[in-house]
Amino acid sequence: MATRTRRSQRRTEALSRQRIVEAAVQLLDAAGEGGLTFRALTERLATGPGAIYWHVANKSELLDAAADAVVAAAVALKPAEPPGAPPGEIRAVALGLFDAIDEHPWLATQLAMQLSRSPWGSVTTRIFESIGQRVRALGVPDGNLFTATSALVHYILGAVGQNAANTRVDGLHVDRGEFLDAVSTAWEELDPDDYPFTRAVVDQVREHDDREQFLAGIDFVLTGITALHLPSGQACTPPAA
Amino acid sequence: MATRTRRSQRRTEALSRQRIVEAAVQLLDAAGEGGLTFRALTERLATGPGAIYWHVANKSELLDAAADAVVAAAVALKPAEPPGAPPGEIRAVALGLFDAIDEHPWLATQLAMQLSRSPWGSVTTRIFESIGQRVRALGVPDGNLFTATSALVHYILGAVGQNAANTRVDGLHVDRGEFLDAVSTAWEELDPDDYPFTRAVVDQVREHDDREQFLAGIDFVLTGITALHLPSGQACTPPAA
DNA sequence: TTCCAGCATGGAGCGCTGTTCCAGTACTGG
DNA sequence: CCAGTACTGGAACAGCGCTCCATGCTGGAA
Repeated sequence: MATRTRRSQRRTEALSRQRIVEAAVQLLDAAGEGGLTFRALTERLATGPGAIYWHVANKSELLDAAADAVVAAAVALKPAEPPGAPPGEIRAVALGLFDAIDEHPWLATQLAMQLSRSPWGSVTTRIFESIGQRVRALGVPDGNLFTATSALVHYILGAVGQNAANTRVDGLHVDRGEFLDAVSTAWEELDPDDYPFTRAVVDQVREHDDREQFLAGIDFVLTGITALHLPSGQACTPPAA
Repeated sequence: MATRTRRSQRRTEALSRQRIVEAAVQLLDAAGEGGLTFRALTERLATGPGAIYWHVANKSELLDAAADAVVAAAVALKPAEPPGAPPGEIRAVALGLFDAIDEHPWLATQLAMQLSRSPWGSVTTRIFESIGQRVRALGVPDGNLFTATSALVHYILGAVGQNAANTRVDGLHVDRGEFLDAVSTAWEELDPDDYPFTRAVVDQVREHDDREQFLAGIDFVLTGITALHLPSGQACTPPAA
């Protein structure tokens, strides 16, 4: 459904799926998740709903395409790193996603929703592939590749999903200190009997660095994979069941 | 806003926040995420929108409350296990969530959305606390509790979010074999140049067991935490950067 | 050059949603 | 018994995703 012959010039400037997706991303960036409306889209593209629906099946597909476009750019910006350092590359890919969500806050919710609605959609698969290649380069045996990669991807998606909203609310930048203060304060008012642990670590919330913590989590998973599935790691004892 | 004096009997059966949340959960269970409508809710409760809005601020709060109710039941069903086996308890809590999502498929999307929209809302905090208590019992030093617990929670939320839709689509049960077949087939049609890894592990998709893989991921994180933050684990070398 | 099939467009409008408003009812303290 | 508050539910509103369809535009055949 995409046999497009060359087109010199059309009415104003030929409408295309790509132009629609680009406009969608811009609207999402500008006004947050609620900002993407077919009304707003028609206005921005100076057209009508019918024209858009000719190129895109429905809003869900449009959101998928928007997320896919941003994610594709995020996980692909490897400047041909010298091979041999897969852990570093995995961190780089993950941080690419982390930064993409920082630039496009709506991506967090979108990623999370796509993960649970169509678990093996194009976006997830893209990330899975990018991470998986590096996991294989790590030396993980073939039989464990799927499990190891899945674990990494799950952690990454869970973490980036949360950390996104740490800096923005409804598309507006929020002072990070204020935000963490609010969280800390809320946690300090929790019932000490029900939430002893949360109250105990409340101070660490204010001090922690998102990126550092994100990378620390990746290192946990990588260490686990190394210890449990790499010959050199077999000496380590897994936690007793 | 809840000074409720004793109430003998009202019109039919006093409307209350709890009754509304229960009805919401039932609607979600029965008809999926799209099934929760204020129209449907008013019909089921034989009332009007105004009555519901007196007890609940908006739909978002209602969804939060519904998710919170289900999650609270899921993470709290510890039958006073004998202490001393924190890893097993962590797996139990995580599996509790896993099963809750299997029973209430809408919870996956809801959890994911709440994670990214209000990252430290009541649901997340509840899980964080439940896991955190066990991480502390593991012997992780105080300074690393927040990082370690966050990593675990992020992995768990990422994983359960995805595995939910593995068994159902739009609230209907889907044969697992068929579903995985569809995924495998789709993956086999990917471009070999762009997706060498995904195509290489396509067979493992069909064979893998969700719960096993979920637990394997938890073990990766637990092993990583043990190796990097527990004295006994310091002998292990983390993956080279 | 002329004509036409059909790709592509955009405006009107449908059914549905979350939400608000408010007049009215049930209940309670004085 | 009554005044006042707590609560109810019906009507209505703005906005949403989406469909329908008459119309315009365009590349190829004649």
